[in-house]
Amino acid sequence: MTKYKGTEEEVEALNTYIKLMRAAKSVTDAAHSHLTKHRLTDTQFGVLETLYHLGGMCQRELAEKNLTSTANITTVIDNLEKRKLVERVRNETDRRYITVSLTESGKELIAGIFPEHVKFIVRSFKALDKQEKENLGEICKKLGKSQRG
Amino acid sequence: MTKYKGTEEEVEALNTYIKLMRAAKSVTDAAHSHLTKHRLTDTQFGVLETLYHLGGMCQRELAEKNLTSTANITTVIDNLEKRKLVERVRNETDRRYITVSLTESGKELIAGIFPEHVKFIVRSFKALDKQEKENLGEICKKLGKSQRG
DNA sequence: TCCGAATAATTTGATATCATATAATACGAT
DNA sequence: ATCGTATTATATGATATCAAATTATTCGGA
Repeated sequence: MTKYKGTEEEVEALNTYIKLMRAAKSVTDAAHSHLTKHRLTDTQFGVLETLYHLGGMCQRELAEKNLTSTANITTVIDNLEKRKLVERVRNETDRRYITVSLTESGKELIAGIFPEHVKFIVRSFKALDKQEKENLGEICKKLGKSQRG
Repeated sequence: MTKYKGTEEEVEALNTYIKLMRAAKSVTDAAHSHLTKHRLTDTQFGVLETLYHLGGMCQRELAEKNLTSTANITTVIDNLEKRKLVERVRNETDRRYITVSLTESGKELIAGIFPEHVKFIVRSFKALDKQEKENLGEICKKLGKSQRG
């Protein structure tokens, strides 16, 4: 019931935190909306995009690039595989690895969706001028890096 | 397999987007880690915090303040109620509403955790100076607002 | 007064996500 | 050569989250 009374630094950090979270969420939601039409979740889209731009790779690598766990990637790939958008090939040299890659229809799907996705992102950032985007990017990069230090 | 070739504006937007997402995620993860100790998820914590600082309110309002749906709030409250951290009281004037509020033990829990949470947030933003935090906040606010226009 | 629109909460079914545990495989040091 | 450790993927159980439909209730206009 009582408003939080903190030091100046605490209040600054909390306020910045809240704004960062809300901005990230509203941009995600906007970008997300058009994926629904193709029955794709954000992570499914992320995986397809990664495979599209970087080619086939193992699940651990997909997990890293998409900021999620290998456990999660397993189910995401399961679902994409059911729809025949990706395929798994066991690596014969080191059988621990599975190379995941796009099928033809997966390639077609992502090739069709990606430009649309870009348009949504561009539109999301329309309110910011070049300088603001640059600032935002710089500060976010610094912030992100500092978490692992 | 081919790197995306876009206009300057597209590349700027995509790069900023990626950095924003990564920063948001790494800050969330850091803040999240200490909640696990108390068996609280981010949204559960958010709900407790909202109730702690603003007092009891209905589920729709909780959903709005925590950027989620009423369907989701239902299950979150279900789980908090099982642990007797919150309680539901049907509004007798308008029986569509339920007022959710903290129990004594819920109050104790959040009172104990919140200062710790603040410390984590402050630490997360340590790498940024006052000016950078201000900039980040401003730009995020502008960005967030622009999504609903 | 009554009927239809609006609102609050819930349910359902699907997927995501995490933590934890486990299985299979590879590899390095002794 | 083998034993222990590291690595990759999977399984499991719990919760989050959404979309869409449903229920209960209120309220305003005909």
